[in-house]
Amino acid sequence: MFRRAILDAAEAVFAERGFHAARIQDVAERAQIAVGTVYNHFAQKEDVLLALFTERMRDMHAELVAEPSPPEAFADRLLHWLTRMLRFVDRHRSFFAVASEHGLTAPRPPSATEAIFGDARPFERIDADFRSLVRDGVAEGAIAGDARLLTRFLVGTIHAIVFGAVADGRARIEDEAPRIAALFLRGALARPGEPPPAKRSPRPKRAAR
Amino acid sequence: MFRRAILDAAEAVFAERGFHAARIQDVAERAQIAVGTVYNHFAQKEDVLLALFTERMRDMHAELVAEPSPPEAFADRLLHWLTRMLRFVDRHRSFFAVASEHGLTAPRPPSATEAIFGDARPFERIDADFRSLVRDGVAEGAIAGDARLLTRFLVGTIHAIVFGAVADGRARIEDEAPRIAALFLRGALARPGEPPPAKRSPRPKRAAR
Amino acid sequence: MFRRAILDAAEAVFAERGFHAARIQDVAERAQIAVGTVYNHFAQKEDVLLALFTERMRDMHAELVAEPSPPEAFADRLLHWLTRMLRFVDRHRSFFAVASEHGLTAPRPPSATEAIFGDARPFERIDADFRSLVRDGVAEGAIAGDARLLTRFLVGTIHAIVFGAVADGRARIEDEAPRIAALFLRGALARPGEPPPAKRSPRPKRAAR
Amino acid sequence: MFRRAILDAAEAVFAERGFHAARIQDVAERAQIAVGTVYNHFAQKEDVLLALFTERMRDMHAELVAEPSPPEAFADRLLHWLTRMLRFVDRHRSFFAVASEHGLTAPRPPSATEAIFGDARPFERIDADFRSLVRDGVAEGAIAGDARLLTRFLVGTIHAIVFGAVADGRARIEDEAPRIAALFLRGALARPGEPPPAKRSPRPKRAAR
DNA sequence: CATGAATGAGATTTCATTCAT
DNA sequence: GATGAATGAAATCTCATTCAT
Repeated sequence: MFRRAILDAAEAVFAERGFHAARIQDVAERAQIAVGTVYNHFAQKEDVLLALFTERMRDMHAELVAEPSPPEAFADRLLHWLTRMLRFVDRHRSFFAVASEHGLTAPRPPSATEAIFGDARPFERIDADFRSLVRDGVAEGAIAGDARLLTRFLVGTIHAIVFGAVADGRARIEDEAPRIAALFLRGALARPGEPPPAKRSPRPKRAAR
Repeated sequence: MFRRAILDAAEAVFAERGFHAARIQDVAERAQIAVGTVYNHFAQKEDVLLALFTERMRDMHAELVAEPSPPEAFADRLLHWLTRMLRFVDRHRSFFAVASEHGLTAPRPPSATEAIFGDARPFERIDADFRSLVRDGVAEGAIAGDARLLTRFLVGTIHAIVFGAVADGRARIEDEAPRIAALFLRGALARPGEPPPAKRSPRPKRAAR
Repeated sequence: MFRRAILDAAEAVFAERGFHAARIQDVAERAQIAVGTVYNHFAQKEDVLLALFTERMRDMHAELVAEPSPPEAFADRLLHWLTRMLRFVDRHRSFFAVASEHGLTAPRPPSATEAIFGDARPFERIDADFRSLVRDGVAEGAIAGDARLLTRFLVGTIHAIVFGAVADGRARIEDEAPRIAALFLRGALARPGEPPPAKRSPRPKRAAR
Repeated sequence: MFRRAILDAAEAVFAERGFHAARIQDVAERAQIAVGTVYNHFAQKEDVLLALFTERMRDMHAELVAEPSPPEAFADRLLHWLTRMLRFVDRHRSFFAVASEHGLTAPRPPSATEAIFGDARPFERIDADFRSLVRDGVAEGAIAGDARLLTRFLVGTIHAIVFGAVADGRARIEDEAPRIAALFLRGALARPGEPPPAKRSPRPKRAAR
């Protein structure tokens, strides 16, 4: 089935060039098929992007709910959840580069979104997953504050650390999960008496600062 | 001088439609000038975006360094700094919508950036400002961890809260400064004994959730 | 294949309007195809001109070498050669109008040529053919002088007579071959004792002047 | 008066880039004036070219008739005439590069000419001068043939030798006059018993061939 | 008259989309 | 379905020309 090949190719090409600058021709070439074939599967360019988002988000959701977090303490569940999520991100780095441009991690102006997605909301379910995780934490008193706000905070933290790690060329993004969890939960404040917080896992080439 | 008008128009149009989808024609119309006039000031479309980034970032930097933070405790300085920054953001909301798409708040793949900016790095200075703030906090022991990581965390937090506020249509973004500072410093963890953290400042129209 | 049709159309349009004044649109219309189709075959307008020159010159060269001149006296070989050449010119009158503007019959300033051809030299081979003919004549003592100069003189003579004939609307350009040969070999000088030189072959419509 | 400066600048720029590729801006810059000033003197770009042709041709004509050829033998008069002409060409090399593109030495398709000149015929008078010279030669029996044809032959010969000399970078074009006269009068034929024809004046750098 | 920024028609070129094979 | 050349609307960019200063 070429549908799969097209979406994989689109993921790579859109990530490299950006959706608008990418040409259907490029996608077809990367998928080693003819342009016409792309149009046998998708009515228009926008639909490729939408399908890409929908499928990847469906997969990610499926993976996250497949093994529901055991009823441990929230901090453990969060870490577990983040690890599984980042493992998925790792396998689809290009995808997240594309998705972050199109509103995965921050709301985009409606006009920009409508032009591409119409009224589809491909990120809605995954967003609900995040919010649900956070809401549970609030409900059981582990974290405190407005769930909506905290969800954004969590997503923002993930966004910043993940893209930072990608830019640094780190190999295993899931290793960032503890750092993300720690920052999300306890912030940056130095806590005397506590063991010194992660100064970033040392990398061979450069000494930790 | 139309240069200013062009950049203002571009800011609005790019924010609405995204850089790639925006046509020079749109920018010209919004600026109430002819297409050719845009090209009297900028050789290519990309240069408009680059100039926009460069100028706004210059202004922002100027505003941040104009009144250096007094030597208070780090938390106070952070709050002060954030407030001034958000005041600027407030006056240039559209700009930040554009800029966040092009790498202001998280690194973008080099291929995507090069295509537009060549080797210009319009966000370098403001990034240094952020890092310098964070580094000071680390140096005086107020916050702990890798400065680079913490800077990303801070920027990510700002990003999340600011765009959330914009999406919610909040009027004064600078009012978010305390929330950002609190999340950045102490994270989301519920701290028994502390007064319950802001459950989001109530807005007249809609009850806080 | 439209490549052929495009080149034929370009030949006509460039001849009529000149290369610079001609629009790709005109070429496409004349070829009865869409503008985009031209760009499926040639990356830029200049490439159409270059391809036109390259192909026609290749054909002309092929035709000239196909039937090598028999080892007669030089004057006979020259006449034979000119006749075949003019026969080709006749079938591609428009082409020669274009080509003479771009350096076929006299060197153009390098700046003008580079802008269009880069470092391609489409006339090089045909020029070599001319020079080789002349050189042979010099070698066997039939004509005397610097081969390079004489080649230019020959080409100049052809140019003058051919375009004169075209402007006069003469039907068969190959009929000019004897006149060209005579002028090239013996010049304009009146030679007492010789039969009076052709006062121009009379045309039905207008009396020779 | 700027009119003169504009025409001089136009001569240079048109020669370098060709008329169509040259921008009025370039002409203005070369003349060290503003674009608007060009339009204070000429209604449109085409008029600059036309004026350039008209004035230079007027000057050339004036120079040729200023000192009428003495009643010597035709060959001497021809040489004298050519020398004066080439001296003028030498002072306006760029001009002749432009003029040859626009029909000075070969008829151009009417549509191409009309687009630029309307119904002006800037080369008419100089053409008449040439024809008159040739006609006299025919009248007194020095040369034989159709005057119109011989005129074209003469012009073609000049064209070929002059542009060849320019391309070779020769310093004094008027030195070519004897060569042109010889070729025009006697052609290329080797004439046993005659002194060997010019094998091209030797140049320091390269040995004569 | 000189100036040069503004204008906008128009040319080149790109690329999503179609469709005959 | 797959193919890929053809299509032509649309975008970028150029530049002759205008006109307020």
